[in-house]
Amino acid sequence: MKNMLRQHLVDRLGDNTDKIDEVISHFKILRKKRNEMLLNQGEICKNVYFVARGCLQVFVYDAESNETTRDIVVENNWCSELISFGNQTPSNENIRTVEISELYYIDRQGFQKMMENVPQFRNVYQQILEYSYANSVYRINTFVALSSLERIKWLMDNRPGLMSRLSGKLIASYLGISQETFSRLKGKL
Amino acid sequence: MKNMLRQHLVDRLGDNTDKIDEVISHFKILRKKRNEMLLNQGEICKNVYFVARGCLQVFVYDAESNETTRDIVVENNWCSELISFGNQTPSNENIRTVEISELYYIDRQGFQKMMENVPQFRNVYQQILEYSYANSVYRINTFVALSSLERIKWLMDNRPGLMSRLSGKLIASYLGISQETFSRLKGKL
DNA sequence: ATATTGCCTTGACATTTGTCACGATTTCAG
DNA sequence: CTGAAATCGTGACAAATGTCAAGGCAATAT
Repeated sequence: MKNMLRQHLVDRLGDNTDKIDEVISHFKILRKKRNEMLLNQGEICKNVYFVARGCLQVFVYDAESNETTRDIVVENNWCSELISFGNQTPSNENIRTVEISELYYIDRQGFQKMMENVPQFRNVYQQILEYSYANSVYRINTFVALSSLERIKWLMDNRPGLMSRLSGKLIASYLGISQETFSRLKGKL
Repeated sequence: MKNMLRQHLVDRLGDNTDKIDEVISHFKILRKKRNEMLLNQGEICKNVYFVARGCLQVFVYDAESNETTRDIVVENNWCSELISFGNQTPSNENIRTVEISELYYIDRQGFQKMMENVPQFRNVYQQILEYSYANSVYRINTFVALSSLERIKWLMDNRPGLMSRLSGKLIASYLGISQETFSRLKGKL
């Protein structure tokens, strides 16, 4: 399955076998079951993860310790708490698996070495950042502008497959509504 | 007032007069009154703006053409629609002044030249991106996790001065609530 | 200076959403 | 395979928020 990562990098760094091998050599594999924590808030985020298989949830707790989900990351995507990772400050967010997952991760030391030694890797980081940012902007505009029902439609259009793949509870926490409201509104489509 | 920009760059690029002068030479000044558009959705975003004085609003229209504000940018900060600017794709967002403003802007050609010629300028871009991203993440978590009243408190804590400086209408559209609810909840503090 | 425009607040009411409760079904672990 | 736990849909009611309307005040332009 490390081919997933290789292909992902080839698509972005170009087909330069030496460089690709050097980059890949810094990644280690991690296999996880469902509901295993990768990061707890307050900890410093040590790794950047590439999801080869499975699904991760990035979330925070509100005052009543309900979970609210900022991001859902599926295979062939990157996941980290970049702010904590970049500044080595405590994370405000939690990350955990919601499915059996196969991950490849790079730690900060390896990451920095790559940033210095492989100019194209800087571009990969910049792309991760730009992609994450674009995602966030979409999500904010979705939240501020749309009603609950419209958000559900938005999810179906923009992240097809997610609704049938994940629990209603998780989807609802991603949309910022209660499970019950989600269940009811779904029926109206 | 170009000193604002110079100081901002010195703080980030280091005190290298030659480089700073080269970078600054690519910026032009722009003075705007209140309520002037800098970018309309559908257009390609041509510039990155540095706000030396005044205040900008980044917003979208919902289905009923109400404005919903994704970001409010005050002096000593950068503003652009980075996704449109970076990919030269049509913008989903609008930008306009909400106060008399003094801006310095760099166009895409100048920006790219700086990215190639001045390595530290890449770092500035990366910092803008990281900062914008961190901002967005905060905002999403605020939105998903907090009630309207809590969002108002969040705004007072995290962006002090904004509430007294701007109209309730604008603040409400930034918080994703109606003017009336904003007015009522404010009273309960 | 004055007219105009926009802004803020408040009331009344409609709508949306949340909360609690319950039973039916599905999923999961031992 | 089987019991325990989680999930899902639904009803009843409470709470939060939006919408419409109106009046007073402040800012702005001519």
